[in-house]
Amino acid sequence: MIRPKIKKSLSDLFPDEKIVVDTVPRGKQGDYSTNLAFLLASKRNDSPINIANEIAPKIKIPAISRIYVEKPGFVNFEIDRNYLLKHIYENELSFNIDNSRRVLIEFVSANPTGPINIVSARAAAVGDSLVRLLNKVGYDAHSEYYVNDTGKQAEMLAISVAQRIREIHGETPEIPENGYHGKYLIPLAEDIAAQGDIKADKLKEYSINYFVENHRKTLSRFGVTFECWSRESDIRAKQYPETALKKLKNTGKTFEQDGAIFFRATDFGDNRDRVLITSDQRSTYLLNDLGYHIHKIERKYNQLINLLGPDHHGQIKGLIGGIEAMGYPAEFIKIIIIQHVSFKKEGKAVSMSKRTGEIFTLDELIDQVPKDVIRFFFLMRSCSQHLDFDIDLALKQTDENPVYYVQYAHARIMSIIKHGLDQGIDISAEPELGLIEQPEEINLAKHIARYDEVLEDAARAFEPFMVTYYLLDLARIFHYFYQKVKVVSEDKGLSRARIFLIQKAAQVFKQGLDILGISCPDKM
RNA sequence: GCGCCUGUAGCUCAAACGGAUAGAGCGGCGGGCUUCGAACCCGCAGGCUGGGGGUUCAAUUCCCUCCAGGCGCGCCA
Repeated sequence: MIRPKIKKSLSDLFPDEKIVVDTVPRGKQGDYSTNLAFLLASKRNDSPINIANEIAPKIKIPAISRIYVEKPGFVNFEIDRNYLLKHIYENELSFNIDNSRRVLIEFVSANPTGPINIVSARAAAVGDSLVRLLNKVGYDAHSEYYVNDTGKQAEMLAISVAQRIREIHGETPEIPENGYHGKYLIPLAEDIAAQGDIKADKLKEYSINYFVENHRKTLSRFGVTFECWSRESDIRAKQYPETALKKLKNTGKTFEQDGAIFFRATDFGDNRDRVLITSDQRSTYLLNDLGYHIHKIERKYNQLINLLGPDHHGQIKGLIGGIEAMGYPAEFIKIIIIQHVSFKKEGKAVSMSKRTGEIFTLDELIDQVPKDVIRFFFLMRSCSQHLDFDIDLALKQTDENPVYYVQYAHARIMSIIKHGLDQGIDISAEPELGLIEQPEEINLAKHIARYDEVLEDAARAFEPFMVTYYLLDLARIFHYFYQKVKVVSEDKGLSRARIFLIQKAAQVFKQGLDILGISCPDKM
C-alpha cells in the first residue's frame, strides 16, 4: 500500500495534525493529496497556499517522485514510476489489516415458513460478500444463519400444513386467517401425505426441516453457503434465555409490572422499556435473542455483525442495550441495516406477503436471471441505500448489465496472454519494468496499486459495493489502455513487460470478483 | 404524532472520514474494427445536488426548518 506510507511520512513531520491522504480528482496533477496545509493555516493564521508552498519542499518520501502545490492549498504527490512498478511486481495481493478480529456475520435468517423470497436476496449477496471481504483482509470471519423454529409462527405453519393435507384427502381446508395461505405448502403436504400419516406433533418439525433444507439449497444456487445454522430451539433447550434473564436481573436493569418482567431499555437510549417475560410467562423474542447472542459471544467471537432489514431497526437499541447491560462491550455488536428493495415488474411495484401467498421466490429469480447478474446488481449499491430492482430490466437486458463489462475485461486479458504465448513470448521470464512508460500503462498500474487500499476502505466501512465500483473503474481503465497500447508485438521484451502488467490486472479482476461471489470466466 | 432511511443528469446510481471543475452506466445524437476479443473505445448534449437558512478557508456531505417518498413504532417474530 502506498497511501499509508505517505500518511506516515506526513505524520512524522506533523504529529499533532489529523492528516487526510486522499486520491486526486481526475485532471489534476499528482496521484494522492493531503489537506495538511488547510489544517495548519487556521493555526498559523496564514493562507493555505503559502503554507503548502512552504512545507512541500520539506516532504521527502521514497515512493514519491514529484510534489505539486495546487490552489487553494492542496499538496499533491506523484508516485514514482519505478517504485510503482516494483511495488506491483512484488505485491502478492494478500495482506493483513487486522488479524486479531474474530467476526461472526449473521444474515438472511429467513423464517422457515416458506420459500426464500427475493427480499432476502440482497442480504444474502451482501452478507456473503462481506464474509469473503473480511477474510481477504485478514480477519477471521464466519457466516451464520439463525433458524426461528419455535414460537407461534412455527405452530401456525404446522396448522396450515395440516389443512393442506386435509385438502389432499378431499376435505375443505380451513387455514386460519393468520396462517400461511401460499400454494407453496401444497408440495410439502403431498410429500407428507405420500408417506402415510405423520403424527401431529411431528408435523411442525418435519415442515420446518423441509423449509430449512429448501433455504439451504436455494442459497447454494445463489453461491451462498453458511458455516453454521443455529436453531432457536437449541438456544432454548440450552437455557440461554434463562441465563440472559439472570444476568439482566443481576444488574438491576429489570422490573416487574402487570405480571410481566421488563428490561429498562430506556437507560440505554431506547424509546421504551422492553418486555422480557410476558404476563403469561413466555419469553419474548428479545430475551431469546439476547440468549442467542450470549451463545455467539461464548464461541469466542469479538465482533458480531448482524445484517437486518429496515423493518427491524426498532429492535436495535433494545438488543445492543441488553448486551451492554449483561456486561459485554457495546462495540462487540454492529448492526447493519440493509435498506429496502422495491421490486418492479411491468412498470408497477410487486407486493409480497408470505401469509397471503403472494411471493416472488429467489428460486424463480435465479431461474430467469444468472446469479452473477443478480449479485452484481445488489452489490452495486451501498447497504444504506434504497434500491429499485426492475425485474423486467434484469430479465430482458442482461447483456447490458455491467457485470459483463468487468468479466469481459478479464476474458480479454486471458485471450491476449494466450495470443502472446502463441507468438512465443516467454511469460516466465523476468519482465523489464523500465519498458513500461506509456501514460495508459502507468495509469493502469496506478489503479492496480490501489486495489488493497480499496479493500481496506471497504472492509472498514463494511461495504462490499466499494469493491464493485473499483472493479468497474479498473475495467474502464483497462479497456481504454487496450485501445491505445498494443500488448503483443514484434518487440518480445516489451511484450513480456506489458503482459506482466495485464496479468496483474487479471489477478485483481479474479480476486475482486471472487470477493463479490461472481464468476470470472477466461472465455465468454 | 414519534423514530430510522432517502431525495444528485430523462432513468438507475457514485462522490469513505467536510476538500479541487459533482462523476459513471443506460437512454439520445455523432464517430471508430484489414491490426492482441467491437460484450469495446472516443466525442457531444444533459445538473440552482428537493426548497430555504446556518456553521466553515471549503458543504452533495454537518446543523436547523420546510416539502416529497420508503420503513418502523405489540406482553408478535
